[in-house]
Amino acid sequence: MNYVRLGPVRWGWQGAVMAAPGVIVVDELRRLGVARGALVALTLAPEVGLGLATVGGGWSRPVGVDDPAPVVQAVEHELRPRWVLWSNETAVALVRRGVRVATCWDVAAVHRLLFGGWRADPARVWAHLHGLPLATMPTSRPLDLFSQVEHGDADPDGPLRSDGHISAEWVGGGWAETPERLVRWAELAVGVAGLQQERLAELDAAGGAGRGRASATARSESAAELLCAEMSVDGLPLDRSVAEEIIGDVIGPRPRTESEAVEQRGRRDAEVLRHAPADSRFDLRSPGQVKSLLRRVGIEVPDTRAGRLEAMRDAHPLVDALLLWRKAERVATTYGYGWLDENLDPDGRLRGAWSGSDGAAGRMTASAGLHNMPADMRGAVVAEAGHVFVRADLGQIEPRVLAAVSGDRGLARATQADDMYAPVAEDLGVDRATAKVAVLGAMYGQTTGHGAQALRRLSSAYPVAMAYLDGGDRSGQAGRDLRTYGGRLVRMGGGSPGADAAGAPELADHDRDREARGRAAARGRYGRNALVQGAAAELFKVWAVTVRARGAATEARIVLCLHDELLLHVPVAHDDAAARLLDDCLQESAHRWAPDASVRFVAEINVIRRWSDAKG
DNA sequence: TGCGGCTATTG
DNA sequence: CACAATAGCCGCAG
Repeated sequence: MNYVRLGPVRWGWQGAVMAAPGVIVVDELRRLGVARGALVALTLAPEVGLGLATVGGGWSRPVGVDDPAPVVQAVEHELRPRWVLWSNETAVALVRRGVRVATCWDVAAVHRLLFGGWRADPARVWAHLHGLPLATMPTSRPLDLFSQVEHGDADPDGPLRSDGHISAEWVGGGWAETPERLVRWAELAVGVAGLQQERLAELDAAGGAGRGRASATARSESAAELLCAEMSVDGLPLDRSVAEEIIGDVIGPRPRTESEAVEQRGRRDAEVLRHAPADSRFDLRSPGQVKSLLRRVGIEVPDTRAGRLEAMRDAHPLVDALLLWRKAERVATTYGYGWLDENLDPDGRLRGAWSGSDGAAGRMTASAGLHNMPADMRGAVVAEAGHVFVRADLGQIEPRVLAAVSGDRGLARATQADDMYAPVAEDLGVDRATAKVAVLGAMYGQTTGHGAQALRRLSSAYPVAMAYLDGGDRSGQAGRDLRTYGGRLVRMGGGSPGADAAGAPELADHDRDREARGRAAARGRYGRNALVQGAAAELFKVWAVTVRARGAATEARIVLCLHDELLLHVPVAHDDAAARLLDDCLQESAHRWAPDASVRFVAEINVIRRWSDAKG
């Protein structure tokens, strides 16, 4: 492949083309044949400049710019290419500068799809695509004396070592040192994107269940990274005074000094300890000591989890006090004033880092409590003036996804119902609650308890779906890697839960065997569930990025993604349009994702002022 | 100081 | 108390 370099493009360069650098770059790219959807790699470094590269022939001349944002914006507006980015860090940098692009090719996100795991730095991506040993891959650690002398550089100033790896100096930040290097780094990115596309095409062509969609998944996963960048920058509207009221109700007013904080803590502790023997000194934050404390009042428990203590509420007043204490302690330590100070910005937006996929099945993740905010706190998530939230959540996404990816006709038929557990219950000849537990148990890998016999009925009613799950289970147990419907590699070989961990030497043989079986079973459950959870995440992201694209025109902004739920922040005037948009996009996405159309997906949609107003 | 265990929150 | 995640604190090893 022949890569075009465009640039170097510098900040503050006082040349003749200063007047309209964006126009110059657009003309240049157009001359090179770049049109809508063509790959154009972009690298950015503050204070240094930006590098651009595309696929084709010929060379461009240097262009000078003060600020990269207008250049990218101009190219985006005129040509709308598919921007090749090493990772979503570049997307975040762009969004921070006010530039939102429509599409991209996120090299790191595609790497995670192709090769599994989470780490996707350029050195690793390069090594995988070129079949280079990971053992000799440069680390991101600071250079030591040895790594420099061991491998000579093919080109002393270039990005590649003589052994084919990217040089440690370049991955360690050297790529951003000069405008020339930024361009070279962009060339490398566009080349990597080309290699990734070849791998994806091979997967697409391989056929068979779950192997035909990898290229499409790469594009939706890339767009999801853009969405993540935007959510990270935009934040979630959160009303500070409402939040402080909610916190205050649980732990009292904000302590003004450290000693006040200690005093508050002491009061909370005393409220529990007054039920204990007078001389006792127990640390309630230590599970071991809590167990001892409970023993002192005559309660023996294997662990002190809330569910366990719930059953002991009547045994001693201390239990109730302890459960209350736990609630308050959670607020004080995790979702209290400190959480607000840390994550809620002066503009009333709660900001955390969003990631397009975790390292396992590929669900989105978020920090700052955006994905696990206590239900009580949702009352503080209030739409800003002139805005409302339009919220949608997918109903029963996992069993519906299972029907789609397995191709089970009977289960697909059940998805025609708004509540698919009703027809499933009929098919199995059990009540709805039993049917639901059985289906969830099958997807999570439960083999014991009440669900066990309903499980056998499931196998005869939906043999294709159950065989699909069993296949995932067997692969997991055997340590064989899996691919989801959308083509994501789920690593089962190493690093997954319980993959190795030799049994403790002091255990007897039969205990070790039992542990080994337990670990294998856990891997089986993991593999079984990853197929469903991963495919559900893929569909969800297709939906989310479709809403993102279609909603841009009406200023409908996605402010939260929650596995099966989307929260849009929209101007009041557009609430109906946004509600329609969410459903239209779901139908469109489902059709593109699973063209067979025998599986129905449903969403519950409502327009609300605050998140807690959602029913459900 | 780093890491596994325990606990809680969410889907 | 199945599957996944983030997050805080304790206890222990180094």
